[in-house]
Order: sequence, then structure tokens, then C-alpha cells
Amino acid sequence: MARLTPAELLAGPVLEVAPRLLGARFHHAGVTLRLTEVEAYAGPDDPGSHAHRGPTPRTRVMFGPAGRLYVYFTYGMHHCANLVCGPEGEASAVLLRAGEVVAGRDLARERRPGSSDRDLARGPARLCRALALDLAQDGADAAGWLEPADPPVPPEAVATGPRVGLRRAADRPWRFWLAGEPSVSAYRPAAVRRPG
DNA sequence: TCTCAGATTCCCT
DNA sequence: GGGAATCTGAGAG
Repeated sequence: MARLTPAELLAGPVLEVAPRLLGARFHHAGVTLRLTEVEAYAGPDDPGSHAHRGPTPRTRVMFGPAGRLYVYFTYGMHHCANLVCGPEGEASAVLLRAGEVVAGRDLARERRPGSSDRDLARGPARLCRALALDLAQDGADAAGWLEPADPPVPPEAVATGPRVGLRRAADRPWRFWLAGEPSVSAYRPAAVRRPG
């Protein structure tokens, strides 16, 4: 099978794109990651997606063309990054949940002092920190930062399961990760908030 | 292993 | 105005 271009990698239904991103390399700000865990978000029809209620100032990037980076800020201190995929207006995206640092490890360590190598990009907010991604990159064209897996990851190496941290539509098995990878984030169901 | 606080943004009422 | 948010790190047991 011929090697895909980044644009081809991100074309098509999000449930096909997400597993294809596993093993791909993502470069930014001097650090290169090999993606080991992603989650699919399928636009307005997906109650778990930020795009569920239509475009807002925050989510407008998701409704744009494939290949853009959607970065959002949450919990007052964390950033998370998604790759927009599929046709423009569909608002489907893939959340980058975890990766293994394969180049620029010293830089990643500086950005995440005290973390073990395994934890450098283990979790969506940690991944953004290691890659120095924040709101300045929201809407940026990420195709140039992406290098498809070569050779592609075989389907039997991909595991699936429910998405993490969602209250709505949490049962959809749209999380994809490389089986046996130590850099995959631990599964944690959505936190239950107690009254008071 | 489990629980909880943290600090900002966005969106709904 | 208020509650929830695609989470993380620290501290207790």
C-alpha cells in the first residue's frame, strides 16, 4: 500500500481516520511524538462532541477544513488538541490523547519537569504541554506537522474502548490505542461531581 | 488506589 | 450568574 500524504490520512470518516493516526508522527516546536492513543468525535450528531450544539467561537475550527488543529482550554489550566478531519462543515475531529516522544526528548523534559519518559505525553493535556501546543495553535494547519505511519499499523495492533472523561455518549467505543503501549493513558471514567 | 482541589473559559438559563 | 468542562498532580490511607 502506497504511503499516504497527511491530507489523505485525514480524509474520510472519522472512525476510519482515528485508527489510521495511530503510529503517525507529530512534530511541533522541536519535539516529535509517535501517536499511541486517540479518540474520535463525530460532529453535531455526537452528544459527546464540543460541536454538538453547532458552531461557537470556541468550536468554529472544528467546522473548518480537515487538517486544522482544534486546541481548547479546559479546567482552568489545561489544553487539549484535536485534528479536524472529514469534509468541511462536518465538524468531526480526533483528540490526541497520548504519544511516545521519539525526538526532542530533552525539550519535552524541560516542559514537563519531574515526569518519567513514559509520562511525558501520556494524557491529552500532557501531550499538549510536551509539544508546546496552546491556543496560539488553535486553527493552525497541522498537515505539515503530521507524518503518516510507515509502515501502517496493522489492524490487529489497534485496541478500542469507550472514550474517557465524557458524561454524554460515553458508551461509544471510539477510543483507539496501540495495544500494549506503555504510553497509553490509564482509563478513567468521567468524574462524578458531588453536591456541595 | 482513591479522592479532591485547582483556576479559567464557555455556554445555558 | 452559575455550572460544567475531551484533566492533572498531590496527598491520604
